Amino acid sequence: MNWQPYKLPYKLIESAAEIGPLVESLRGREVIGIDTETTGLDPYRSRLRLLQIATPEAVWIIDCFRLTRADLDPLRPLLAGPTPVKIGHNIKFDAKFIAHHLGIRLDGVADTYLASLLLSAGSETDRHGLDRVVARYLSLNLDKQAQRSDWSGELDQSQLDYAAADAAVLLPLWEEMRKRLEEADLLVTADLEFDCVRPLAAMELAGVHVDVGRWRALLATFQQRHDVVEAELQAALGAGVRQQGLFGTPEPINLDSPTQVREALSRIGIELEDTREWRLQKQKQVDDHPVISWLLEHRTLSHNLAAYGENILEMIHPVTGRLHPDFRQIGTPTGRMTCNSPSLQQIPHTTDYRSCFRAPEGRRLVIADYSQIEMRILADFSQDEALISAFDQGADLHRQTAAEMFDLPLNQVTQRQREYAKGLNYGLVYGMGAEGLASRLETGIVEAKGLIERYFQAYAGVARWLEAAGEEAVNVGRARTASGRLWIFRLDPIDPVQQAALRRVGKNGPIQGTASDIFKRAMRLLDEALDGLDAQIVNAIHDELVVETEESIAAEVERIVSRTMIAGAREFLTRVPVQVDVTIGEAWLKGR
DNA sequence: TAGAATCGCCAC
DNA sequence: AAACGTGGCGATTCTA
Repeated sequence: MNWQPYKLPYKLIESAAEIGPLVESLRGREVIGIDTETTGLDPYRSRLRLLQIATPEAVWIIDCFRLTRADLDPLRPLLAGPTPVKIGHNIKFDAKFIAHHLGIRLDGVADTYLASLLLSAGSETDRHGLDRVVARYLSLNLDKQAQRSDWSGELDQSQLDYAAADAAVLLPLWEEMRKRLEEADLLVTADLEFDCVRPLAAMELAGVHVDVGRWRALLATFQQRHDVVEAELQAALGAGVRQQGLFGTPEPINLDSPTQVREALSRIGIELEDTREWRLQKQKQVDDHPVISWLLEHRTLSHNLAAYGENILEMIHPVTGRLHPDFRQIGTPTGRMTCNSPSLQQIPHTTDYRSCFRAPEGRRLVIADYSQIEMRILADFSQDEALISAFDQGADLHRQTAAEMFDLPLNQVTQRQREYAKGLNYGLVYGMGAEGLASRLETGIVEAKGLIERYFQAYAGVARWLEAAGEEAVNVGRARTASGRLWIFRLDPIDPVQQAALRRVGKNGPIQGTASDIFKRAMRLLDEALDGLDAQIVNAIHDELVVETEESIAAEVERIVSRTMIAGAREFLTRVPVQVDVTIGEAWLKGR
């Protein structure tokens, strides 16, 4: 069946006088559909052409080329306020154009794209474009062909029909999806997500500032060192190669090719299964051949130059002079966000790189992260008295853990015992086994098993919770976070390998997912608290927020960030104290 | 020859 | 199948 909502009357608004009747028609409504058509994808370089507003009776199409910003003022409270609820599909996109071109921070939204992601509960195969979602939930066929048409000129009938249809379908779609969310107990999570659209749109629009000169200088030193190391390696690895060419110069090997590197190593008597870092590290312990060290250094340098090099500078926006990454709000089944173009979530955590991300003149960065949030979630979930008490004592979790494990007073814990405890604290939330722990701590498998046993004796509640979570993943095939976010595991519980994986994600999923619930709640609370201040979230990395602010209010912003992040966590964690570490600085560096 | 698959490594 | 979860991304190599 073909959906023909353009049979609904649509009204083209081309003058300020027509805004009044529109506002009148929207008065008292609970939900409206919102869509925009733009001349491109970049809010800074493309224009907002149409703003469509759908009610059950009609679609209003505002031609933004014919109206001024001021003409739209009567719509401001409707778009920026909590009601009516604005339904959109990937409405962050529209929100960015509305913010930049109309100066209105769209809020009070519900998003059928995010809703679709939540209902799919981690499916990697489901697609979430409006046409696919309409097909899935309304069994209707929606024509998206006009989407990429030229929206900058005189509009034809088919374009207006398309614009109207896209907006009109949102109301019946939301009506259906809302029911599904309710049935699946996902309404709380959905609201949590919808509340994050405003902070995310603002964050992407703001972008981050990079010190280009500093970045280039860093790359130059890397390049120089890279060339030195490259020459050393060619000399060392070329030794066994048959001399080629007229002057007997050896053919250089491509050091970026794992195959060629492995063959070259073999020629000088080093046989390896592959050339991954961990294997090279292992080989280094057996035979500290200088080639291995060179190779390890070369890897880091060439990776840095390729992944965090000139390519990142090319992404600096010509209009703003800043980096504007794309965040996918629900990027993983656990609810974590992902980030690309560039991914600001994987900039190396070294001073040289991070110091290139600086606040502009007269401004400061406030950098805040949760301290061991996943361990705290585990403590709260498991209600383990010893782990909760470890957090209640404050201080050093790993030392506390070691003291519990080895039944020692805190001041008698050795460095090695602390390392063991740390390995366990980090590893067990991922469902690590004895083998993994053994190689991580460079001990034997028997010792590792003993350590795990001691750990679970000290934290018996944790052991029970993890066991039950793994068991439930196998038996039920799904898990939920504190907000109710659902992850349906698509793994076969019969297959031993997949069952082991199932147990691991069953343990880790709810913990990682609750951390993202908390983080998103904090983003929303912070966004609200910063309203009216010259301060803006500019980066978000799983448990860390970076806020750029005017220098003179940095201390105030620091307090606000700390307070709201703790408040976000408080909504989901009751028994465990939450700690947030905050720094004010000129660059993206932690600690004062 | 373009796109998929693989290797390898960065983040939390 | 590297041990241990979630991703992005670049270079090489494979394949339809």
